[in-house]
Order: sequence, then C-alpha cells, then structure tokens
Amino acid sequence: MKRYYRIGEVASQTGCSPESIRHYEKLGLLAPPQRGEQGYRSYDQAALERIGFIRHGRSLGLDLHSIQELLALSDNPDTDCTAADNIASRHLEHLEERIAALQALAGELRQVVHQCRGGKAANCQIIQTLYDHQPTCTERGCGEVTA
Amino acid sequence: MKRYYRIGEVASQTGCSPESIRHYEKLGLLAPPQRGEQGYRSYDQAALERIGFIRHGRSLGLDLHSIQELLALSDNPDTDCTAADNIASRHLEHLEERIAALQALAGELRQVVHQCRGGKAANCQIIQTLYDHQPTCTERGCGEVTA
DNA sequence: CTAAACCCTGTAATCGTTACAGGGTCAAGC
DNA sequence: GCTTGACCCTGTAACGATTACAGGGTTTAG
Repeated sequence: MKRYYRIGEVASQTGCSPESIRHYEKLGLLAPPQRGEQGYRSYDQAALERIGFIRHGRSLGLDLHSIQELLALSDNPDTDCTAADNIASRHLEHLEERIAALQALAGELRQVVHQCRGGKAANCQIIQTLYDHQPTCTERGCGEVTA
Repeated sequence: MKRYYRIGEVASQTGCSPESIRHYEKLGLLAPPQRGEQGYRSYDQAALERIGFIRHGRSLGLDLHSIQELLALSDNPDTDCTAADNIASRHLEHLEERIAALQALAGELRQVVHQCRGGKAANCQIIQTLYDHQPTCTERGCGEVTA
C-alpha cells in the first residue's frame, strides 16, 4: 500500500535535483534506497521527508555537515538536543556576522556607484577607489567575504 | 633605481598569499612578471598596486571576472567607464538581494533557536521545524543561499 | 517502431583559495 | 665544511555544493 517514487518524481516534489539527491546519498545523509527491477532508485514517503529536511536546512544556509548532525539527532530521539540548539545558534551568529560584513560592503559600494557617469576610465571614481589602499585592514585573510 | 620585490615580500605587503598571486597570474589578471637569476618572480611597484586593486575588489566581494573587466578598463584609460559603473551597480544589487535573503534566514533561525533547552531530540523544535514543509517556495533552485 | 524523456555510473567542471608533493636556492649558525 | 630553516619553483588535488557532461540502458507516448 506504500507509494514509491522514482528519483525524478522526488526531485519535482522536493525541489531537489536528482544529482543532489544522489550526492546526499553518496555523502551518507540519505540511506541507499531500495532499487526497482531496472536498478532505479525507489523512495518512500520517509525518504521524501528526509530530503525535505535537508532542503529546508540548505535553504536556511546550513552546510551539509551541520544538517547531517541534525539528522543524526533526529535519528536518535532519546539524545539530548542541546547539540541542535548549538548548531542553530552557531549558524545564526555566523549569519549575523556575514550580514554586517555585507552591509559594510554595500555601503562602500554605494559611495562609488554612479560617480563616473559618461566619463573616461582614466578619471573613473570606481577604478580610482579600487587603487586606493584599503583604509582599515590589510592583514592577510581579513575582510574577505564570500558573497 | 626601481625597487623590486619577490613574491613573499609582495604577499606580506598586500595581504595576498603567494599562491593567490600566482593564481591571478595564471588567470591573466597579472602579467607574468620578470624573473630574477634563479627564476624567482620579481615585481615592481606597479604590480604591487595592481595586486592591491585586485585585493580591494575581492574584499568588496567582487568576483575575479568582474575585477578583470575593471582592470581592462583601467588599462585602457580612453574607454568609456560606464561599464565600470555597470559592474559596480550590478554587484551592489546582488549584495542587497543577498543581505535581504540572509536577514530573512536569520529571522527564521531566531525563532527556533533556544526553543529546545535541555529536551530530547524527539521533541526538539529545531528539528521539527526543519521537517515542516517550506512555507513559501518549493521551486527548484529557489531560496538557496550561499552563505 | 521510433523519439523523447527518464534512469544509471563515473568523472570533471564551477569559484577562489589552500595544501600538498617534490625539487631547487640561499642565508645564518655549528 | 654541513646542516637547518626560510624562501622560491611547478603541478596537482583538496575544499563545498552543485551542475554538466559522457556513454549507456529503459520506459513511455505518439
């Protein structure tokens, strides 16, 4: 009576590409599913929900490692879930730092955008600014933002 | 009378690792420098400034491709610099979208953090939330944030 | 019966940086 | 002398998550 789904159906239902689903399996976030007659992966409802879990975590910006930890907690309902709180808190902190950094960048960019309307590159304020030395920090690895 | 610098000196002066400098050279952002007697790269002041330019661009979150375009403009001082403005504007727009997305994520996270103090994973609010279906968007590729 | 759409595996690309491996060169200290 | 450490060189692989192949098999609809 159980409904089973092939990977493509799972993809369209979860918004997760077949490649990613196979990837999660290879990484151990998903158990290898049963296989149909032709070797096609066959997922049940629980697998769908697990993929939804992963997807939701990713959409919150959690990395797959953190999601794996959360899944492990979920798989062992008796364990203390303080760890889950730690993962979420740590990520929130990380997010807040990143937001602050990006806001600083946006502010800096806003100051130079639209300063060089129709001019020549030789006088371009944007290019000039980039040549100017960084005001605050020239330490290695400082101020780099992955965005 | 010109001062020349080896790659390690450049690294400590610019905050850019030797590996990255060589990488920029391979990508064509830096011209291959002169070589000393032992084949060591030998940089002049102009190269230092160019690396500073790249570094400043990176610290603003620009990708190397955009930086390469800006350098090309800088190398041809007679060209119209509207292109530079476009690059900066496009990036600023991108940044603002990303900030908004991250703020939404942080808000969602704040709601679940500290909801499961000392409980068991079976009742953990964080894990429950992740299992809950995404409220707004389940489209493929939607809502994913690289952060 | 055939073409499109799906599935499989495995590998390589993306982006920017870092970390090797395996080798050469140069300085200071013993 | 001779060794140790700090540099430099090249080339390749790793990181994280996803995408894009290549090269092959299967299902399904027209």
